[in-house]
Amino acid sequence: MKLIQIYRCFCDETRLRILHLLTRGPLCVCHFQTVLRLPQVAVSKHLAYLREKGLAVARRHEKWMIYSLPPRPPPELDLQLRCLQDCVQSHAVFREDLRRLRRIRCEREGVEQAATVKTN
Amino acid sequence: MKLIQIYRCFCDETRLRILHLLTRGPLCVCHFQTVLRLPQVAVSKHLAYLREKGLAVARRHEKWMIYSLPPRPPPELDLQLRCLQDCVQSHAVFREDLRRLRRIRCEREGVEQAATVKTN
DNA sequence: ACATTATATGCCTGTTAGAGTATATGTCTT
DNA sequence: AAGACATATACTCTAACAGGCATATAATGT
Repeated sequence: MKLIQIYRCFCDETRLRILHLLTRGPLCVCHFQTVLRLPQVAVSKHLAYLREKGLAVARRHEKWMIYSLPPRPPPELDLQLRCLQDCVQSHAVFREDLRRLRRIRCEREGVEQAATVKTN
Repeated sequence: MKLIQIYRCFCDETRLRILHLLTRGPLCVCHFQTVLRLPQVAVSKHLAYLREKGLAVARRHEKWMIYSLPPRPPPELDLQLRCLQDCVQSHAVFREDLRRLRRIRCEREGVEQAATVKTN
């Protein structure tokens, strides 16, 4: 992986937010939409960009496309993502993203519990 | 300083090489030219870009413009530059730049010694 | 004053990329 | 098969930017 490619991916705020979220785990497109509060097409295109450059991988799960960081990312990407984590601490946008991410996770757990209850 | 601005500066190879050299100390434009093996206008324009974004500062010394990293850079930049150092280890271009940089430093010392001898 | 050296800037060109709108594709439900 | 939902892609428009060439500016030496 070329270092420059990584930096090119990092130099857009939306992509930075996406990558930041991905470091917390896989996520589907519609969840990106609600966390980032951006139109579907914007999210989708940036995810495609990251996919093309190898900074994200996608798999389908029923109706949803689940995006995640590549399994065993090259060391450069790993270093950069760690560095991003450090730099991001002081920026409100990213903290708010995490807040909304947590809300989604809670909802989902709720749903899953409900589902479990139903199937029981 | 905006994180995105930093990444935008980092997403061009020439600028990356310039920044990498700057972490080793101040340098004048003509030395960048010989180390990077790039035409004057390319070097000058990328330096201007870095200056505008606050990733480099310039001062004049006689005929020469000496560029350096900003004094007391913000923590984000500092982190990024360290990360760059780490990432760059494996890339030949950057190592060769350092090789040529060392050659220049030697020549310069030679000149300075000669100058000292003369003035004695 | 003039030439030389070091650097910066303006203009032109091709490329890339981001935003928006519309539309296509794929999957699931009924 | 039809409709709803989730996601991707094509198209257009605009702005940023990188490379090349010519030229401007600034300091220095004669």
